[in-house]
Amino acid sequence: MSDTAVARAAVVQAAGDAKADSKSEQAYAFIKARIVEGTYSPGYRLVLAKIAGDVGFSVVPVREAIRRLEAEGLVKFERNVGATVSGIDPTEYLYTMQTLSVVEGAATALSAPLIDATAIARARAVNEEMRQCLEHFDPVRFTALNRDFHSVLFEHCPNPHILDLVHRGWNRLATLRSSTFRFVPGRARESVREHEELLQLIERNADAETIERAARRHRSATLDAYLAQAPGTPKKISNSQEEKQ
Amino acid sequence: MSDTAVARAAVVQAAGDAKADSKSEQAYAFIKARIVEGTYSPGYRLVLAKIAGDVGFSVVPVREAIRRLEAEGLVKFERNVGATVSGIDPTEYLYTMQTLSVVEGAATALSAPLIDATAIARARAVNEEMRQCLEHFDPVRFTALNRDFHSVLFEHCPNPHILDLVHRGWNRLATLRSSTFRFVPGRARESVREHEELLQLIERNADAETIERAARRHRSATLDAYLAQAPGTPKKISNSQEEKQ
DNA sequence: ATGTACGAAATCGTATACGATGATTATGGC
DNA sequence: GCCATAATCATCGTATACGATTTCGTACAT
Repeated sequence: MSDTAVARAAVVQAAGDAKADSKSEQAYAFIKARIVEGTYSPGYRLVLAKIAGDVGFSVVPVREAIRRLEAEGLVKFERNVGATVSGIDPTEYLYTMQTLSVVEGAATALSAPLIDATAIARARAVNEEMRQCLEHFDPVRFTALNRDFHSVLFEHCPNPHILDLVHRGWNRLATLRSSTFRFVPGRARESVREHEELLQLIERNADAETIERAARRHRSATLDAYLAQAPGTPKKISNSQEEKQ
Repeated sequence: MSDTAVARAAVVQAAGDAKADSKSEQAYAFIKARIVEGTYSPGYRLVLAKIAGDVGFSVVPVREAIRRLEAEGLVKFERNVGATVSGIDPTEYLYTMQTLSVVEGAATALSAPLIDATAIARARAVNEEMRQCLEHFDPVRFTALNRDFHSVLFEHCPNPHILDLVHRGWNRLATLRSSTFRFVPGRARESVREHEELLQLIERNADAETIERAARRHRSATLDAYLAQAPGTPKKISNSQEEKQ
């Protein structure tokens, strides 16, 4: 019940942000926010009528919102059955990370020439804070900062299609939250170091291919770390590019 | 009116293919097929009520179908105004080609180790036919064969997410059909040659990075050829990777 | 005790209806 | 004759209602 109140508040706020979005848009933002933030965790059953009641709309806009979320991979929808927040199994994790390594690498390379010194300084500050999170064992904040860091790197990507794909990948990963996938021991520390390397490449105006390779490897290394320590590793398809050279 | 008959027939067929798809699914397949095949050409106004009449359903499933097509970029949807088949302007073309160069390159590289000799032979036959199309000036067939050729190269991609992105890109390009974008003079001939080179790399089990680079360059070269001869070139963002080396 | 069949409840899928919004055309004033 | 403004129309946005499908529980037979 207080759930409902919170829901409405969120909707009102969302509506305020973007003038007069359609209800379907509001429902979309509402549900998506809850999935990404974790209120609706993987496996959560999204019953149309219930959510419709929560947001105060009828089922039609809610249904449309859910279908959109399905297209983005955040929700799994089964005909005549219903929708659930899509968990991510090891295979899905692999697919998502691999895809992200490709599109994020490209986005970062395309962004690089457009990143100014201020942004670099900002990213470096974020990375420094991440390093401190490591020492204070604050994985939640670490994760949030990690997204901030990479946002700086790819947010200037001049190709909106690619940028959109990157955001989708991050959102999908966000549903993991603190699951077993994240935080492979030792990987976080390496990650911070690689961030600094990336920043230096960008500062030096390294060529696009070098930056792309570094950015891609940064991500696929996380995937590889997971695969190395995973118990039932799924079929090996992670022939990550840079491994071979 | 005969239009309606054709429409119904298509729907019936689609329904037969996949048991009992939902109407929304059928509407989706119906509209998508017409866009890709060119019956609904770019700029075509998709009026909900009209299409609903054509397929024999009410507007609700049709609306849902159109929103899905919008998510894939085949349709442009404007709130309270309506939907039109999304043409592709030079900027969109650039975005799409660039994105496709990235994901297709990755898909081809991931597929390569899984392509057997039979498939290679098939692709080579297709490419040979393309060469003949060049001499007989049959651009329509050339385009169709081109998709066939590349399908062989990336269809074994073990990552369904990436594969899906590739298909979306091709579908978007399909809406161009015989527009000014396609068939930059001389490019087709080069294209056939590059196809053969790609096949040889795959036969030789070249490493993933080499194949990815070749596949990506194959596409970005087409983009570059267009940009070189285009009148009002959009903002230059095509720093295609391999250009620099 | 277990498996099967039937029935009830929950939930989705679609149709229809009406209100809201943006485009278009007509009209009046300048 | 042209521009501004108001009325009209086309079209979408959403609510409500009902039918279709699936799932779950229960009873019965083996």
